[in-house]
Amino acid sequence: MLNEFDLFKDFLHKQRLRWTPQRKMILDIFLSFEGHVQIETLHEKIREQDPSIGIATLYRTLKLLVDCELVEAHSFQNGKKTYERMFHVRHHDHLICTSCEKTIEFEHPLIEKYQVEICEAHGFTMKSHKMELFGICDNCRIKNNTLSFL
Amino acid sequence: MLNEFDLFKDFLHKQRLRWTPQRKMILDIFLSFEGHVQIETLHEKIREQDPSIGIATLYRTLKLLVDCELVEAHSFQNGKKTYERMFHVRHHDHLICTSCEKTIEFEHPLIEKYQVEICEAHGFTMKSHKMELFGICDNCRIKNNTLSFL
DNA sequence: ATTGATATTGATAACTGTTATCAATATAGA
DNA sequence: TCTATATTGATAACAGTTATCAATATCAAT
Ligand SMILES: [Mn+2]
Ligand SMILES: [Mn+2]
Ligand SMILES: [Zn+2]
Ligand SMILES: [Zn+2]
Repeated sequence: MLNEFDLFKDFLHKQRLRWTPQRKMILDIFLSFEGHVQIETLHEKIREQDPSIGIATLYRTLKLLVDCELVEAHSFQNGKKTYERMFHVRHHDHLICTSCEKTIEFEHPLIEKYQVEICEAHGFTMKSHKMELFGICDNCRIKNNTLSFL
Repeated sequence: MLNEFDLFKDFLHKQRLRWTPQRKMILDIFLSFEGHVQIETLHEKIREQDPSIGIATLYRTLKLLVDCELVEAHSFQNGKKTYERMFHVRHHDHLICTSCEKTIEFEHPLIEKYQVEICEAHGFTMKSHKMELFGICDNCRIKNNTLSFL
């Protein structure tokens, strides 16, 4: 079975782009993280392993990974992008605590269905969507209530 | 009945902030637009009327208008924020053509309901949400198909 | 109306995340 | 091995926004 490295190599080859040690290392390190990763986090880890890799290469490689759909980029509230592995990961949306930034992933097939219906009703062909729910999580609510007695 | 100027004055007063000619003019000009307005558009119009108003004041005032919930800020795909009047405007979400940027507003009560349910199911108190659907509109699809014969 | 504490202003520097530029170097197909 | 060309790292540039600061305006208390 194909893995992410093979798929990336394949993608590069089809686009007449090249497989380089930098691209290998960046993918390697990216995959060593779980969930949503920031560029900065990746950059730190990469520097540990090889300080000579430039930040531009990191951005460029992530863009390629997004292009070939192995990775999805999110831009949540704070302006910083995060990157998420998408290979063998089912589509989901995000529920985010605005206080502690805790993120929960969820799926709701019916909402997905309605989204397509809405697009079609307006003559659009749906390409993608972004749905983020913002709220206060259990922990933060309790913490706040507790503190409010002080 | 209160209008946006009164509400803004009120808000400022409560926060011990001050009602200034600049703030009045910016609100005035903002309200003269329909739909989603970009800072740049506002800035141009303002310069026509009074070139001495600085861009920083424009940003500052819009932030205040967002704080007092007369205005909502969106950051769609392109990185530029747009601002939308929210007073006496019902909540809605957006369907955006990724080709021509045409934007359609819609409401879907059932989706709204599910969003709250999802939050509650995870112990969150929902504060807000962002839902944007991206697609290709009628016009752009037809244009593309036509061109593909060339 | 005057006063004075303090909020606001405009000009502009700084900042942040990202992208463009470019000369040196590496890749990979022939 | 050769060579066209893709890639690299350093760094400048960029865009949108925010911070800084000295001059000025506001407004509640007098
Ligand atoms: Mn996720
Ligand atoms: Mn709208
Ligand atoms: Zn939380
Ligand atoms: Zn379109």
